[in-house]
Amino acid sequence: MESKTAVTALGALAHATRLEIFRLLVRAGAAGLSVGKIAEALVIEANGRLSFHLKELVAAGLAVARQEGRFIYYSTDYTAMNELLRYLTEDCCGGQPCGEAVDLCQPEICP
Amino acid sequence: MESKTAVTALGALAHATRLEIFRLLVRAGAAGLSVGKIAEALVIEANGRLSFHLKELVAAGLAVARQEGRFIYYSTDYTAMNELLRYLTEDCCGGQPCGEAVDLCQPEICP
DNA sequence: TCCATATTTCAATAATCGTTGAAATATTAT
DNA sequence: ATAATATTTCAACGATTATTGAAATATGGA
Repeated sequence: MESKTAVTALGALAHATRLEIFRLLVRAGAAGLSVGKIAEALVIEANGRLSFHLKELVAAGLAVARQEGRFIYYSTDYTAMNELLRYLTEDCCGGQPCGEAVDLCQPEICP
Repeated sequence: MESKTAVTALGALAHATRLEIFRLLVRAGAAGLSVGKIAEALVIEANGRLSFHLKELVAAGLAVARQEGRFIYYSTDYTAMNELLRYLTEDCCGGQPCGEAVDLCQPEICP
């Protein structure tokens, strides 16, 4: 992962609303949630601002959007998430055995 | 961890220089590095800006500073780092078994 | 004490980011 | 086609964050 990519992703997460959206999507799993459901869960309005925040998460590579009927479902890009976490912790303590940067979330093995 | 704390930490990391400082400190382990060594490793100047960035990392709780003689050593707060990573991945996939938010770095068990 | 090294503080300016509200687009049902 | 629901786009303004350079502080050695 490039530094610039990580900075963009971290910048996207460094915002109260976007961070909670991200965490909500992480919890939601691979199926994701529609914009309306996201707004409902976070008790905010499904307006232009939410739309903008979701776009930021997608632009940062942390989420993906897919259209289904008249709904748009957003979901976490778990690969990107794990890459970011690995980038942050890479070669921890000079590579000494003190914990490993495992994949924190592997939705492919979810039931 | 509170949302606000996480936003502050992520904001501190969402900057190219600070992110590389953080990663350098993660690699350096609990002993940390002096400001001069950090500047040397990243090929930047040990000036007011570096000082500012280091202060930001400390203010965000991601690093700690300790004075030793005329040097100031900065090191990662691994507990804060792990808390942040856990906050980001909490209850992944609705809590289904798909990877666990283990401590990524445990400097207390480093040689 | 005086000097060199190490690091920080401060103020001004430039750049980026966030919010608001209204209008626009897209999809589905009647 | 019309209406209803779902979501996005845009522009203007205000707020926050970054950079620069110079001066200030602190520590240890000669």
